[in-house]
Amino acid sequence: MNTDYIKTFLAVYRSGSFVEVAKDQNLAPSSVSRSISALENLLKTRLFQRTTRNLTPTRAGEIYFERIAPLIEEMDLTHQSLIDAAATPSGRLRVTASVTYGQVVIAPRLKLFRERYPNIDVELLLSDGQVDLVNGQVDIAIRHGNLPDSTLVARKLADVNYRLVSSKTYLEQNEIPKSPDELRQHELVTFVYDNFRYAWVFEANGDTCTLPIKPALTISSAAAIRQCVINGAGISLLADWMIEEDLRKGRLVELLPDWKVSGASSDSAIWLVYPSSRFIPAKSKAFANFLLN
Amino acid sequence: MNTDYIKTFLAVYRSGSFVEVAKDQNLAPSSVSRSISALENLLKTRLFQRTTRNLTPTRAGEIYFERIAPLIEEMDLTHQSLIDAAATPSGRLRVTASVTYGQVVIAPRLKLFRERYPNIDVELLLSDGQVDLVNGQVDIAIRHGNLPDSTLVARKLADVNYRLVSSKTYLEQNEIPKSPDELRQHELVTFVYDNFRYAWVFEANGDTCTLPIKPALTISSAAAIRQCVINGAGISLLADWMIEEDLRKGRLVELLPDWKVSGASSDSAIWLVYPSSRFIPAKSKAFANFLLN
DNA sequence: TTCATAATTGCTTATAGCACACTAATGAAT
DNA sequence: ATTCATTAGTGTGCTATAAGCAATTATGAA
Repeated sequence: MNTDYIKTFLAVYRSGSFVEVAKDQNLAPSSVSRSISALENLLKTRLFQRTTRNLTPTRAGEIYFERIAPLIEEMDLTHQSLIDAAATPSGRLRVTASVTYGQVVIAPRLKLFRERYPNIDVELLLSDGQVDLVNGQVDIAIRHGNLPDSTLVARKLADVNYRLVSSKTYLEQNEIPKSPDELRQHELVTFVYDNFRYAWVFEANGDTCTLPIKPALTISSAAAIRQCVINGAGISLLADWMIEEDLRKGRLVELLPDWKVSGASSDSAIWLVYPSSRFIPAKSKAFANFLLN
Repeated sequence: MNTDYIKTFLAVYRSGSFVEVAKDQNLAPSSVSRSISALENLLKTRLFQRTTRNLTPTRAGEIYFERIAPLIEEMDLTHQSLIDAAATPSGRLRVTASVTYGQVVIAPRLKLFRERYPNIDVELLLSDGQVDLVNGQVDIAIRHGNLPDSTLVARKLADVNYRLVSSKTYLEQNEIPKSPDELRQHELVTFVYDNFRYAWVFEANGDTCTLPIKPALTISSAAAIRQCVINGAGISLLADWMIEEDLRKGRLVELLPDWKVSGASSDSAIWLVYPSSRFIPAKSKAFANFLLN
């Protein structure tokens, strides 16, 4: 069943002429004629009694019009409302991110986002485990490291640069390292992941130098590492987004700022991941663009 | 918009599997996939979040289902009820016939028709003028003579034979004619129409004889002619269907029964005419078949 | 009766829909 | 972890459907 047939029926019923409907809808009159005929064949009932000069609905045609017109209208409304909903950003947006990134980067920006898009209710799910994008009813996930899943669509939110940091108090009690090599004599705090726990990579003026490390503390949470370092536990490698404020407020101090430093695999970044490629809801786009600016 | 797409969407929503729906509806799974995709493109909204193992409706899909399912159901009901109405004889049947034929032939049979088809309400419009079949909302017309209208569809209800009749009292006062020729000396009563007023045609054993007549009375109504003849006004030519009962009850007597007699143009009949060719409602068919038996 | 216009029908072309074969993905079982 | 079975998605070719154009028929009005 094609509702276009029904729509031409409704138009013919209202205008009382095949030709007029054909003009209105940019169709050949023959198409209108055939549409009506097709409907009549389907219903096994004549809907209009017609000569070339006269077009009157049959009783069946009247009944059909009465019953079908509101249904078609309601259907169009339903469709249009879905299309509109896809076009204007609104509804509930579920965002997932790691606990730390959520607290440090996302949460502080949510107030401004709400001011800009008051129709989008944000639900922020902070979890360091993998959240299932497909079934978890999540609209956007923020992921660290390299692209996690090939079927999903990702946009790079930011490159991550690591900085060698320590607290003032630690530096007051220890010698300030002047080169990577000198770090060997220091209390090093590191992440448990393989990329970080065995070696750090330093780069400056085209020179690359890999420093095998023997960590004093190995911790699974970046936030905990940060806390330890602030408390003077030693020197660590932390992502720039996490310690920006700490540096500004002097809670942490950057060491060897002339060296670019990273874990063993250096190409880490923050990714913004959508669960499906084709239909990205307007609310998701709005949030993504907001974070990218 | 094709409602088949929506119907496959509904089926997928309910069953939760493309393949199952494909089997149910004898489609290739790829067709189901494409149907859903087409709908999604139309709505610019993803309706299902799917992997090869997992199919869950999105929020939009749920909303769409809630709103569209009752509409589709209602639409199907509407269509089916029209189809059913066309299949089972019921409703109001408007029949038109000449005043005399209606009174004499149709009306006496209506009681039996009602008993057989209690769901058909009959409206019998008796008129000697032409009733417009197309706009007059008439379902069946009964017409005399030759086919009146080429676009309409007609079935022959009965051949009409004419009989030469008179009343007993008239025959007691006059000589009984033994041959057509002897009619010249009688009081002849005739219809105004040209076919009848100038000559009557007699036929027997292959012989044809045209008798020019000089009518004593010329009347425009067959019923009035009949009444006059019953009252002894003379001899006339009347259609068999009109005088059958009169002959049985002796109110009229047939003359020259061995001769087949008619007006100038002999091929008259009673026709049953439908206003349109293609869709003959069940009620009309029922009435037509009833009259033909 | 003629005329102009409306519906219809035949014919041709363009589009859409379908099945088939194949690929990719993924959850479960081993 | 790896294999396996099953399921969604894609490319391709064929067929059915729908659209326009042109010609035909019909009919109400002048």
